[in-house]
Amino acid sequence: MATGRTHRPANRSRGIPEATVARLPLYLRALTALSERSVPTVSSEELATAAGVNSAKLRKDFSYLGSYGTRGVGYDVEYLVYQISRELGLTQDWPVVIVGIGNLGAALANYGGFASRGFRVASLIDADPEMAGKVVAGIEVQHSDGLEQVIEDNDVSIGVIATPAASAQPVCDRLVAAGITSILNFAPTVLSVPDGVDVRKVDLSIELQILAFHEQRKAGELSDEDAEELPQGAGEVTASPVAPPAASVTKRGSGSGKSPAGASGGTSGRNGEPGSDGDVPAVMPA
Amino acid sequence: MATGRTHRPANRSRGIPEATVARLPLYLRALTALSERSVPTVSSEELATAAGVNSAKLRKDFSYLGSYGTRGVGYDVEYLVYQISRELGLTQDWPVVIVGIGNLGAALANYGGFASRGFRVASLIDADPEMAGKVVAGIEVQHSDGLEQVIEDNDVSIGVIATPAASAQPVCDRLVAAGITSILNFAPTVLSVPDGVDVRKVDLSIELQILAFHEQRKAGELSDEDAEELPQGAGEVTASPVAPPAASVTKRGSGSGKSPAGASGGTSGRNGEPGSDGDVPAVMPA
DNA sequence: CAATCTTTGTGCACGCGTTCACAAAGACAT
DNA sequence: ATGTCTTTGTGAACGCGTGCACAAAGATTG
Repeated sequence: MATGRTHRPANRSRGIPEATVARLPLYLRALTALSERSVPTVSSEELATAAGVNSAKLRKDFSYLGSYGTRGVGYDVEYLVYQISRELGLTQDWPVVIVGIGNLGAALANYGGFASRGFRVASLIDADPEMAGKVVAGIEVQHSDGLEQVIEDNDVSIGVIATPAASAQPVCDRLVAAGITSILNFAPTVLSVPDGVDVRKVDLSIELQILAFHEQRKAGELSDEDAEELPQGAGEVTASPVAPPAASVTKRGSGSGKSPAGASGGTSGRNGEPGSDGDVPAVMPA
Repeated sequence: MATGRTHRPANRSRGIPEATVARLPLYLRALTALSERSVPTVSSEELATAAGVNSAKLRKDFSYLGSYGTRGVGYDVEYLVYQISRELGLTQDWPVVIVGIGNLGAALANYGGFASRGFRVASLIDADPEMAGKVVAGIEVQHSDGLEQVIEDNDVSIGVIATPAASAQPVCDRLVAAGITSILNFAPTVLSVPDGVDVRKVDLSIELQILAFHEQRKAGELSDEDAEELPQGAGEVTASPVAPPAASVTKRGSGSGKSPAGASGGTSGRNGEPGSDGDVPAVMPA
């Protein structure tokens, strides 16, 4: 799943909990599928299964929207599709700009799930003059210079950042200055934005790292409960069973277990640019 | 089944909360950046700012890993980088396979953040025979036929699904059968997997929809608190202020407000395949 | 019209995650 | 060695989200 949601100190907009909002698109997708199969009604149980959630949770979620079900029968699919769409604001047209047309930007531009949900790609923007004029997903890529103009002309309020990490904040600043109030950030950086601007972050690398954590745990459990485990450090929560933090120790990593792949004390030295950290999509392949 | 702590389908591995795990990559990134700038130590306050979180939260998170800080000074950057890397399992090599080399798959293959975190792309798989042999990100794309072999040969335990929605579940099944135990799913589908297999989902469209929700709310708040709003339904939580669910009504959506952009009762009719719903990356552009 | 059956909507309790606030720990100065 | 100052580590309180379990509501049948 994706991370994100920056500002919004007190969510609870006007009743609908944030967690519920995050699930509405899930329900909507399941409902749309049912709609296409011309299924007239669904029970909370069926729909919950289709959406991969608990039926009680689903009912409670819907209860925040209002009572749109019929007891003894279930929910009217078409009606519910409309209600959720409206609640999410998908019954109106949302022009979006995508900045950074690398591999990822191109993937996003081609993503069918956008158009079918009311999102319209108003413009593709790239800083590389070489990219300008090229057609991606049927849309001509524009140079960054025209960013502000495009946003104004199309009344764009949602921006997608798919640039390298280094460019993300500057791009973000320009977007905000131009009037963008919602940003979907794919660059591996923490964006700082003024109040009133929503930022959601999707980080490809983070998800993998979380998987790796669980994977490692699974591997450790299956083999031996806690055999000769190198100092794992996860045993007790109170004291530190590993090694006392003897301050200024530097090259600690290389002495332990396997070969540090490149994440421990050595990510530097690979990338030329300092601070580039986890890089990014980069440019187009061809 | 009730054998102490063996199975642990839920989170709570052995102390580290799931929420904390999800933030560790964030800290790691910030720390890596500091490391590259040769900063020796950081306070929880500084690091928290860099990672975009609360300092108290950060300290508590670290406390689950052990006491790696020095009071009055802060945390040793290099040491902490190593500890977090080890905790996440990034000190070892994680071969991954990416299935579905469309725009998104290509973007993932090129994503620098993987390699620099110990993830190694063992193979790129695509079902399209046309793709086989093409080189993406320096790796030759293989046809799906070789999927099982690749997984076995490289001892792959993590798979990334970037296929169209329709193919996701079949691919998932094959991955699981071949021994994959962690899956990162980019296809807009709910995958069903046996116990013991972790699935994380990244949904590009859902994030945008969540943004749209907040964007809509902002727009509604700024203009008029609750002026002539079409039946919004979000006002009261108890009763349904919209329209009573008069059971078997079908084409309810089209009669109400503005022109449904395409999400309500009209997503069908566009895609040829039934049930395709929010489509997917599709194939390579060039 | 009454009885039965299905499914919703929700009150309630529980657990996780977040945040506050402070004592303990150590660095540093004198 | 003692005192001061900084920053960690964590106990405790609070709030949100989840899931249970059940009463209410309506369909349906006889």
